[in-house]
Amino acid sequence: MAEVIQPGLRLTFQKDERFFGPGVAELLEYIEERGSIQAACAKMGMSYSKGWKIIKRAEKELGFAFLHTHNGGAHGGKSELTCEGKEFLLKYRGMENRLKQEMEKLFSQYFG
Amino acid sequence: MAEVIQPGLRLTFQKDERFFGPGVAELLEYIEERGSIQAACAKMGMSYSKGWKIIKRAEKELGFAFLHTHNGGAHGGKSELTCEGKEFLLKYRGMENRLKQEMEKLFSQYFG
DNA sequence: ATGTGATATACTGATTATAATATAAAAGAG
DNA sequence: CTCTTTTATATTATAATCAGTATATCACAT
Repeated sequence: MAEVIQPGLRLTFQKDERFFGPGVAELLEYIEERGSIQAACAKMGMSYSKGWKIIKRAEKELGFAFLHTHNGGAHGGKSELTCEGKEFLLKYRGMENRLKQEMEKLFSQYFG
Repeated sequence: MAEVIQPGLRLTFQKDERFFGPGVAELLEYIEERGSIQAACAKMGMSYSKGWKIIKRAEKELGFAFLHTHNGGAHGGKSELTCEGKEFLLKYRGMENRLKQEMEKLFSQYFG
């Protein structure tokens, strides 16, 4: 039980709708780690259909694919991040980290 | 129809649970402006019960009151921000603004 | 005294979001 | 070729949110 106030932030991207945030980012990282949408969703306690949908939405809005997917084959299929996907993810995390640092600084400045 | 990607952020505060964010902040500002929880909720298209609950939760977690409320009387009642409430709100908005500036800067730096 | 409109709080119903399920397709391994 | 496991997608069930409703209280104005 956190007994002290803690600041938190959610960085999102939107066009016509919000299509990217910490949830998709985490999911994509797990996909990179495990090579499968299925396994990544399981690890996050998220249903496959939900995971698939939020990735598709992000891809549609961004206009490029996050994943190379293959179905069938030895282990049923696999998914891996595209080059552009990796790059976008890295930039998101980079920006998010810098922003969180700033948040901590500002928090102690305003509320410390 | 926003044809270009736009970053957005939500700054929240939490202890055992999230108790403060842009929603409560906006609501409190409308209360200050209109002198009534009822009117403020209406302006936001939010039910009174919801508005009342999120304010109560924030007050409980923070340990001080946001509002001086009076019921009865000529116009049925009114609510106004406490001194501590105003101060907290100002600090939240101040911090949020600074963070948004930083977000814009980082966004053009990372994605510009 | 009574009417009025807002606070205060609990409860119920509707909406929304999400999980769960179902079905098809795919292709390498045995 | 069939089996396996995942992708792909739609549909259905369930859970979480939230609006709406109900009831009580309050104190000033008429």
